[in-house]
Amino acid sequence: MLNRIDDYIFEVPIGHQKGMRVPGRIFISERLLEQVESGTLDQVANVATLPGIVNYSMAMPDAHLGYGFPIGGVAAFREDGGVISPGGVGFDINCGVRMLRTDLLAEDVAPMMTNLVEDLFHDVPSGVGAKGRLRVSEHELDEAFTRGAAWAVEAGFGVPEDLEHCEEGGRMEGAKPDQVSLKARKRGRPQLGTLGSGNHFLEIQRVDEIFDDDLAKRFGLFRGQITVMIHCGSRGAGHQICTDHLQVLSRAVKKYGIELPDKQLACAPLGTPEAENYFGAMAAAANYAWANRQIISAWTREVFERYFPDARLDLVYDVAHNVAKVEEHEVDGSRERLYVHRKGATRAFGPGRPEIPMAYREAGQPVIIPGSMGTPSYVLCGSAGAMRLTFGSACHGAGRIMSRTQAKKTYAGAEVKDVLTRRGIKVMATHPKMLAEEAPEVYKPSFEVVDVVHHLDIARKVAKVVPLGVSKG
DNA sequence: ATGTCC
Repeated sequence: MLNRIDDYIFEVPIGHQKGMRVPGRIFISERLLEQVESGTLDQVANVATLPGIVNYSMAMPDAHLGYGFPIGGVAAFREDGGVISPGGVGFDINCGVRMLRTDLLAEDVAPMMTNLVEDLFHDVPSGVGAKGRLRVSEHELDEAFTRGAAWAVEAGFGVPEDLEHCEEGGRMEGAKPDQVSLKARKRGRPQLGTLGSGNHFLEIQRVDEIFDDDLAKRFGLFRGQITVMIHCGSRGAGHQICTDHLQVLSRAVKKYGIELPDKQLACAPLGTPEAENYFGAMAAAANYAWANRQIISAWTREVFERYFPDARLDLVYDVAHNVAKVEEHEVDGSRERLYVHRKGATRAFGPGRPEIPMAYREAGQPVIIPGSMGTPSYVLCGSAGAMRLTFGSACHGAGRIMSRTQAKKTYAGAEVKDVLTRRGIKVMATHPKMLAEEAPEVYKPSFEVVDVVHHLDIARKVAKVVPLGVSKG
């Protein structure tokens, strides 16, 4: 059913599904491909039927079943004749990850690890319905929706340099807070500055391995260094925004006479009010998520400064894993403005792109790929292959291989915690069952997906970091 | 991911 194009590129032919406008392309190893469910391949084919799709419906090596679009899906649509779809972004709009580098050595931090994790767990609220330490006003909430991390910095969370080291400067243009429902506002207001649940985490790590000395130096990373990773998204606000606009776009499908193989692909033609309103609301959720990670970073710095008053915690970079953006790409030899949907995929721009901060522009964009609890995370660097093959995109991590329900039956939270403790990893969570659901064994290891994008020169391996202390919902 | 079904 699949055509092999290359060692790591497989094609879903146009015949796979009625109405496909372009083929599908999966960037994956043969070994990983064996583990991809047939439903995921069908979803890649379904996305290929959407109007205005450019080149291919793409999937990254960590692809798995999602709502409409696969998680690990990348799809770009031309401005003229294309569509925008909430399914191509996901419910957790701008779920993303940022990495802070310290000037501390693992051996110096080790004695304080318990204190640090306990304080982080206490000072950064987490859990499903977590409400924050913050009491933002309606006006401040609007500021977060409109100006994201830029507002957070002005409000005293972090420094202006942080913004340079965020995708989009931590603030997406075009946000429309008036397209955020009262319900989404009500959910979002008390949750600003909270971590959330599931695979979201706040982690203290040690740089364990450097793959590329020059790139590591540019990113300010060295072996034995302490880093901090923050993985979270737009909480209930983004979820509600997605839910609200899916309803609107389901009606738009009929109104504009779009034929879909799956209702979950609800979308609207670019330029219509429905499409513009979703885009504006999505941008508001993305900004909320950037503000959220910015606030959490400030509290993380406060905790470290308690024990290491002179420590520096500089932002390496902050990437979005779930977002749709307008970007220029080369299509058939000419530059075109495209709406690039990334769902469980990271932007991975190669050297020279103006979107990359000056400090990294010659090298390429830092690509941050979190591991699951207790497993390594990776830093890569966007490369030329991404611009040629994937509209400047790479994988985002490793997908689950066991359902939450099955995980709870198979593992006991307390035991998972014991095993991690014996491996020298201090873990705190709001509930033991969360630890069972997030046991390291329920996820595919990240290194396999990372190796695929490295081999394709989509993103080059720079560093591997291992967890030392984890705070989870 | 998510007030894990209004």
